[in-house]
Amino acid sequence: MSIYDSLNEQQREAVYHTEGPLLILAGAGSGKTRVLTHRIAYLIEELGVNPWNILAITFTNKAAGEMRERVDNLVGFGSESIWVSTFHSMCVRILRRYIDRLGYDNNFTIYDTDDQKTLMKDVCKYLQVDTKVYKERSLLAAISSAKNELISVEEYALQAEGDFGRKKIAQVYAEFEKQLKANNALDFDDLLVKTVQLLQTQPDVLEYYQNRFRYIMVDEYQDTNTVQFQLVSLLAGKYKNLCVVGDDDQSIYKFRGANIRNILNFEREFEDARVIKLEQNYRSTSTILNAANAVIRNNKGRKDKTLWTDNGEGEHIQFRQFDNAYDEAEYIVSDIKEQVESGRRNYKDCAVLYRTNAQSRMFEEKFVVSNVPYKIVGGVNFYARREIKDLLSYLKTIDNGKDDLAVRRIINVPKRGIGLTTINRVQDYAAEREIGFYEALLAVDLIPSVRRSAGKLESFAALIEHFKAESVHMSISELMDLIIEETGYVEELQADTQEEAENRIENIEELKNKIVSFEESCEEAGEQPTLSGFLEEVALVADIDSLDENTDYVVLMTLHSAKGLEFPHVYLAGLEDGLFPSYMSITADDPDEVEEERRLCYVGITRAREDLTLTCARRRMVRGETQYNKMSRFLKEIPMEYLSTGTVFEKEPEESGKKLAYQQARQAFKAKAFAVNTPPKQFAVKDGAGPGYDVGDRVRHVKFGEGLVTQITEGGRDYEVTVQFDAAGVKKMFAMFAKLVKVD
DNA sequence: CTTTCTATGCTTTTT
DNA sequence: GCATAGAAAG
Repeated sequence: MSIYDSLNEQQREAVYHTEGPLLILAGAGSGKTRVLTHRIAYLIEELGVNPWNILAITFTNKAAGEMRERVDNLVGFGSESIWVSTFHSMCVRILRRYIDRLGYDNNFTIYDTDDQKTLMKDVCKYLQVDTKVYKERSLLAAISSAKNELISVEEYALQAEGDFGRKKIAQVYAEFEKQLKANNALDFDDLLVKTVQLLQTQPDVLEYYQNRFRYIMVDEYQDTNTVQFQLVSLLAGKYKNLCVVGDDDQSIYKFRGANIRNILNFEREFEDARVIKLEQNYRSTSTILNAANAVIRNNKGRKDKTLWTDNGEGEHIQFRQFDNAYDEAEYIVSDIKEQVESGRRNYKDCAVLYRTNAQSRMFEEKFVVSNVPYKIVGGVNFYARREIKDLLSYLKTIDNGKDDLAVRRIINVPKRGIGLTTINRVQDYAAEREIGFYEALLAVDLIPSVRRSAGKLESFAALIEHFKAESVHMSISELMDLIIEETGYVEELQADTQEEAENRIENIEELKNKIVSFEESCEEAGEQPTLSGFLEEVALVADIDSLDENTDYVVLMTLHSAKGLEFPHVYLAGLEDGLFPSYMSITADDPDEVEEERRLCYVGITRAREDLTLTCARRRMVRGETQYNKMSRFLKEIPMEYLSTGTVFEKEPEESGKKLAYQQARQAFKAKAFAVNTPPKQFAVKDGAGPGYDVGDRVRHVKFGEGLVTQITEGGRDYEVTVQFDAAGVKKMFAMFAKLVKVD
């Protein structure tokens, strides 16, 4: 029996079709990751392809790590030389090697959204753009979408001819690019754009990567934008062994430039493309799946397909309407608590999903008072916090003195008595001579206008030079300690009595931990940990990457973050018109906006394996004022037969009124009070068909040695086994190919 | 040059 | 309702 026997017919077809372009239309929960990992295994084991020649692109670092691990479990060895990464980190890797060909230094800095905004402010000031009329945000948005569509500064200017507003944007775009380059910095979009530019202009580089990546796979293809498409086309241009996996129904990143045409027109772009549909869902109960299908059916522009499953009907979908968001959160938290206390679920089996990050706050409060462990994904990025950015700016300055933004950020942090006027004078001097800010600082005695603060500036420059000299023979963590020590950064915080300062110090400790673990993981991989390497990793992590399946906590996140994940019990909160679908999408002229929200709803529903709870509130505080919302139109698209409601479900939406709200509150309250508890459901693994060992048994694995089986879950046609290995730690693997042997 | 007060805008979603 | 940015005062 081979490992491929566990796949269904379509999955197997996708695995065996290795030559030429292939589009896999994979519905939610149809086992696309399994297909991809098996396909890689097949290439290596059966076709003898060198792992080095395989490139797999995923959406997040977490997905990349999981894919590598799963391939590792299948193949056993060689998987470390497969390139599994996100678009962005792949581009950084290529650019670190070759970007000097485009006139940048190879140790360029990556600018995050905050840095972009700061730079944009400078640009607007310099060009005397009225930021009341042209907001930084919208300028950046315009530039970002131009970059995503591969429109250069010159092209943009040409297209803007005759339009005053667009000409202004073109001007800003040009200056913004100029300053980025002067700072030797790239923003997120540039990472992709510059890589495409590099491949287009350097035939030898293109050929090198084309030969290297003979087999390319792209996950979440529905969310690729024009640059990403171009990049993939270039790389696959020679061998055309391109396999893309996607689901047009799960395309939820249009706002980021995702081009749904990339999937709808794949067959046109790549001649002789094979198209395979995966329509069997292995994840959810038929009730959940039917509800999801009923919702998504309302969208017009989609490839026709209907997911089916031979999983059982399962439980009804729970629906509850509450008077306000407070009650909603309380219900969800107490429901989770009840489930866990009854032994039916672990905390980590439950996820709370919502449309906007702002909704997390209420849940957080409730989780804290109820003493339920939780983790919020998203919101303010750890690396975007002030203290972290400050310290990283020191590292950036030491690493790449050309990054003016970083230098200016820290020149007076902690306070050194260097004020804005001084900084501006240095800036003007530097701009005049077209040199960097830091460069100007090194020769401060040549700047006549700042003679009075020259001493302070000089000692700052000397401090940085000192760090630079020390950094040569120091590890990153030692350097960080030195910076904290000599600048007195933490000392200053300690003097602050406010509670906030304590948090800041904790965050700094956390940063130090992250540096140490970066150094450790580099050494494990046999690489020298570099400062640039650390800064780059930090710039490209998403919060979702820190999600850990082994810790028992409830996960809270936005629907966007939840893509690609699954949970036994999903709570979908805030199902109200105006919140989800968002107010913006309802009022937009383009009906496709609501369709995108509907896809988001589809993604949310299909995250659930066994239980789904939908909730909404009549009244909600938004931006300091109370809003009265109708329940979401998406709710009404779910047939009643799948729902179990605690309240009277109103078919006809009525005008909001205080009296009605009050009545509904009463109903909601009654529903809560008299809600019947459904008996715990057994999710049984069929008797006699087990993998030959049980939880608690000791087993042996070819590569990982002996270990203890801690969990067995039924997934699709196979069993997913979790083993605590004596030497290799905890691993999850499929029984079919892990070939575990019971040890007596 | 630093601190404190006031006004403004924001909430869609993220690598 | 909060965070941030800019103005005013010290």
